[in-house]
Amino acid sequence: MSGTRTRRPRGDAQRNRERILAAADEAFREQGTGASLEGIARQSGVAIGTLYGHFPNRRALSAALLRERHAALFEFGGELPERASALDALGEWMGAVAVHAAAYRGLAALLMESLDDEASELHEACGRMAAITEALLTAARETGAVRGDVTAADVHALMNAAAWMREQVPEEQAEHLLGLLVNGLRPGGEAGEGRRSGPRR
Amino acid sequence: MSGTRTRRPRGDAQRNRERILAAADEAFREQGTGASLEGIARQSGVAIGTLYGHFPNRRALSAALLRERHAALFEFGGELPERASALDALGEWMGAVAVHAAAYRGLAALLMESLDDEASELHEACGRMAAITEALLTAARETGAVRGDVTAADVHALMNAAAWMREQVPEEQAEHLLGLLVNGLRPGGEAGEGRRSGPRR
DNA sequence: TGCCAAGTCGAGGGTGCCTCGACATATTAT
DNA sequence: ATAATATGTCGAGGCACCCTCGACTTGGCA
Repeated sequence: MSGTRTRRPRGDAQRNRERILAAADEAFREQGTGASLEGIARQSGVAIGTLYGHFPNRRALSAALLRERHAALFEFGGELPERASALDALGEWMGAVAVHAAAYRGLAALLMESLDDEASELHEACGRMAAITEALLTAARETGAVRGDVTAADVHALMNAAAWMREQVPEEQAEHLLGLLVNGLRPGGEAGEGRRSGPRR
Repeated sequence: MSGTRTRRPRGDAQRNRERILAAADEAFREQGTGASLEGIARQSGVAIGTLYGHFPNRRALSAALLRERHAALFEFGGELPERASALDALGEWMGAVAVHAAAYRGLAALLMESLDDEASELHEACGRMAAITEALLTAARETGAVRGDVTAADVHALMNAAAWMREQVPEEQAEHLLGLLVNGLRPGGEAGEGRRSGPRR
C-alpha cells in the first residue's frame, strides 16, 4: 500500500515545459498562433516529439499559455459591475477582451470558434467570458443604455471583431473603432422586423 | 514591320487558365483563401508549374477571381447615392462589401492589408472601394446622420470586420451585427479626449 | 511544312505537421 | 549503492504544401 500513488513528476520535464511555453509565447506574439511548432521546439532546445509530448496540439499550447492571462481577465470582469455606469462597465469589458484576444494574431478567431466547440481547450474559458458578458449586458440593458435586441453572443462577436481589427490597424484607431462598436449598442435604429420598438416599451 | 506585334494567345493556355480559375473559385469558397494551390492544380488537371505560369502567387489568383465581382460591386456602389437616405446608402454599401469580402474565408484580411500595400494586386480595387466609401460617408455626414469623427478608414475597417464576423456566425446573426455596426456610426457618445462634447456645436 | 515563341510539365529542395518505436534517466524501492 | 521502471526524450520518416527551373511539347504563323 503505497501512500503516494503516483511518482513525483520529473524535474527535467517541468523545466522543458516551461522553456517551451516561453518560446511559444514569443513566437505567437511575433508570428501569430500559426507560428511553426518545430521552430518553437528548436528555440526551446527540445526535440519536436517532446513538444508534442507536453502539448498534443496547437490549441492545447495556446490554452496553457492563456491560462494566467485568463484568470486576470476574469478577475477584472468580476469587479467591473462596481464601476460607474453599466454601459461604461460593458465598454471596458469589451475593451479588455479585445486587447486580450489581440495578444496573438489569430487568437480572436480561435476564441470565436471555441465558444460553441466543446472539444476545444478554450471552451471553458469562453464560457466564463460569456457569463461575465451576459451579466454586464443584462445590467446595461436594464438601465436602458443598450438596445433590447443585443444578445451576449452578439457582444462576444463584436469583442472579437474589435480584436481582429486591432490586429490590422494602429492602436489608436483600434481604440476609436471600439468606441464606435460600443456606440452601436445604444438604442436608436432598431433594425426591426416591422416594429420599430424602444428598448422596453 | 509586322502589324500584329504579338502572336495570338494559345488556345490551350486560355482553356487552362479558365479551368484553374474555376477550380480555385470552388476551393477558395470551401476552404478559404489558404486552400492548397497544388490541390487546385490537380483539380484542374494541370501541372503545378502551369498554375504558377498563369498566376505568380496566391494573391494574383485571388485578384483574377475577384475582378468581375469587383466590377459589379463598384457599379452597385456608384448607384447608391440615388437611394433614399444617405445613412441607408452607406449601410447598404457596408453590407454589400461585407458580403463580398466574406465570399472566401480570409479575404477580409486580404482586403484590409491591401488598402495600404501598393504592391498588392488588390490595391487598386481597394482604392476604388475607398473612394466610394468616402463619397457615401461624406454625404451621410452632411445630413448629420453620422458622427463627425468617423473616417473612411474606419468604415473600411468596420466593413471588413463585418465580413470577418460573417465567416464565424450564422448569416442571420451576421446581418444583425451589421445593423449594430451601422448604428454605431450615428451621433451619440462621441469618445472625446476629456471633453464630453455634443455632436456639433 | 517546319520554325520557334509560348506554354506545359513535374522532379526537387525547402518547410512544416504529427507519429512512433527506440532510447535515456529521474525517482523510488530494496 | 543498485536495480527496476515509470516517465520523458529523441529524431527519423511519411505526408502535404510551397515555389522554382530546366527540359520538353505544341499551337500559331509564314
